[in-house]
Amino acid sequence: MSAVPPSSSVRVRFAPSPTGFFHIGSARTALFNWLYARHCGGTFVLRIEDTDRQRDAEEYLQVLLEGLRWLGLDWDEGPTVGGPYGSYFQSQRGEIYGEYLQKLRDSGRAYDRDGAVWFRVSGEPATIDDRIRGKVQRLEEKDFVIVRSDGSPVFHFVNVVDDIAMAISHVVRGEDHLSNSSKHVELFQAFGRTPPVYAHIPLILKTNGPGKMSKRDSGALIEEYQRRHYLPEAVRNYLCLLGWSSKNDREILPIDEIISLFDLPAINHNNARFDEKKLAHMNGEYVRALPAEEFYDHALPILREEGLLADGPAEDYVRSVLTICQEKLRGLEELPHFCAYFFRENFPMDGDGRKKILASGDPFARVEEFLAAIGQWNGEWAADLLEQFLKTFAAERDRNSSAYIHPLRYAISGQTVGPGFYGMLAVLGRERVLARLVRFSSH
RNA sequence: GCCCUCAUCGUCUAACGGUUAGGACACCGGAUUCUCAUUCCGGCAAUCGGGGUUCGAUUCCCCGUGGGGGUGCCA
Repeated sequence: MSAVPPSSSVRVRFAPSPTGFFHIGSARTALFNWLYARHCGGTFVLRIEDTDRQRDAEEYLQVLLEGLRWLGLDWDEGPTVGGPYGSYFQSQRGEIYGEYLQKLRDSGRAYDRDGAVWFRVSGEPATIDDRIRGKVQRLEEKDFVIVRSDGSPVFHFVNVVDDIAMAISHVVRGEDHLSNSSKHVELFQAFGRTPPVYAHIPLILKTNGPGKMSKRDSGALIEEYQRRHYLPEAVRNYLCLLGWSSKNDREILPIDEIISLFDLPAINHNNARFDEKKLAHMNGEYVRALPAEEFYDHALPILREEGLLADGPAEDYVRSVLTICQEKLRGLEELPHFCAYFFRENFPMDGDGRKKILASGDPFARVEEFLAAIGQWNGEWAADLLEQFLKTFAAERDRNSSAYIHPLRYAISGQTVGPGFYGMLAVLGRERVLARLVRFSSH
C-alpha cells in the first residue's frame, strides 16, 4: 500500500488479463491510469481479470507484475500489496458475483435461457460520460449473456461488479471498449449505481498496415524492451507521447513533470501509430544523459551477462571504458559489441571495416611505421600526450594524422567506429596497444 | 450490414476563429582539431473532399470519403 494516504477520492484501476504477454497497448493504458491517479493524488488499483484460470496463471501473472514494476508503475492496491477491497483476483471473487447476480434476478433484470444467464436491456440509449470524447450515446439493442452455461461470469458483468465493489470512480481504458460501454452503463443502472466517469483513450496502431498493434507485431511487447536493455524511463516517456503531449514542444520530460501536466481532457482523440525508431532515438537520449554512476550500474550487469568481465578487470578500468563509450551509444543493447575489445584479446575483426581500411591505403605499412616510433617513445601514456605525439609524428611524415588513426583504430579494435581514438589508447594502456599492433602488422 | 468513434508533414504532435501552420522522429545535405553511431546547422514535407456560418475557418456546423473499434456463452 502507498506510504502516503490518498488525498483524493479518485480511484482508477488497471484490469489486465494475464495472458503471458505484456502488450504495449496494455502498458500504455496502465500508464495513463497511473498518471491520472498520481496527478490527482488518488488511488491506483491493480485488478487481475483471471476468470479463465489458465494453467500457467502464476507465471503469466509474473510477466505482468514485472513489467509494471520495470516501468515504475507502482500500484496502491492489488496483488502482493493487498488493500481493503480484496481479493484483487477475479478468480477469487465468485461469491461477490453470486450476490450481485441475485440482485439482478430479484429485480427481474436477469433471466435464464439455454442454460446461460442473460441480462435484460432497458431499451433506452445509454449515455456515456467520457472525459475525452464528451457525451456518447448508444442504444444497447439486444439482451446479452452475463453468466455462461458452464457457470462462469462474462467480462462485462464481472468488470462492472468489481468496479462497483472496489469503488472505482474513473474508468480509463482503450477505445476498443467504447461501444461496449453501453452494456456497462446499463449494468450500473440496473444495480442502482451511477456509472463511473469514463475516459476512452485512443488505440495504438501497427507501424504499417491496417489495424491495431497485436502481440505478433515487432516491438509490441514490454518484455522485449526489458530484454534489450532499454531504459524503462525512456519507454515510459515514449508511451506518454502516444496520445498525449506537453503542448510546449518538449518531448523528453521527467516523470514528475508529466504527472503534473497530465490530465484526461488533454488526451488526443485519434489513434496513434507506433514508431519503433522514435522510441529507439529517445532511449539513446536517455542513455547518453545518464549520470556516470547510474550508467555504470546499468552497464555492469550487461557486461557480466555477456561474459566480458570473466577475467576480472579492475573496477577503475571498467569505469574508464564506460566513460569513453557512453556518449557514443544509441542504446545499452549495443554496448557489449561496442566495447568487447576492451575486455578480451580475441575480438572479431570487422569484415567491411577491413575493406574500408585497405581501400584507403596500406594499413600494414602505416601501423609498422607508427609501431617503430611509439616503441621508442617514453612519454606518459595519456590521451593528450598521445595526441601530441601522433600529430607530430604524422606531420614529420607530411601526412594527416587520420592517415594513421584509421588503420591504427582498426588494428587495435577490429572496428572502424568507436570512442575517441586517443581516449581509447589511453584506456587500453601501452602494453595492450603495442601487443595488438605487433600482432596486426605481423599477421 | 448495423452501431460507436476519429481525421494537421511519411510518423508522433502544437496552433483564444486572424501564425510565414511550430516542434520531434525518419529521410536528404553540410559542419564538427580522428572514426560515427555522438553533437551542431540546414533542407524536404501537412490542415482528406464538398458545402455552409463568418469580414476571416486547421479551428464551428452539415454531407461525403477514408481510418479505427464494436457488434461472442473472448477480454
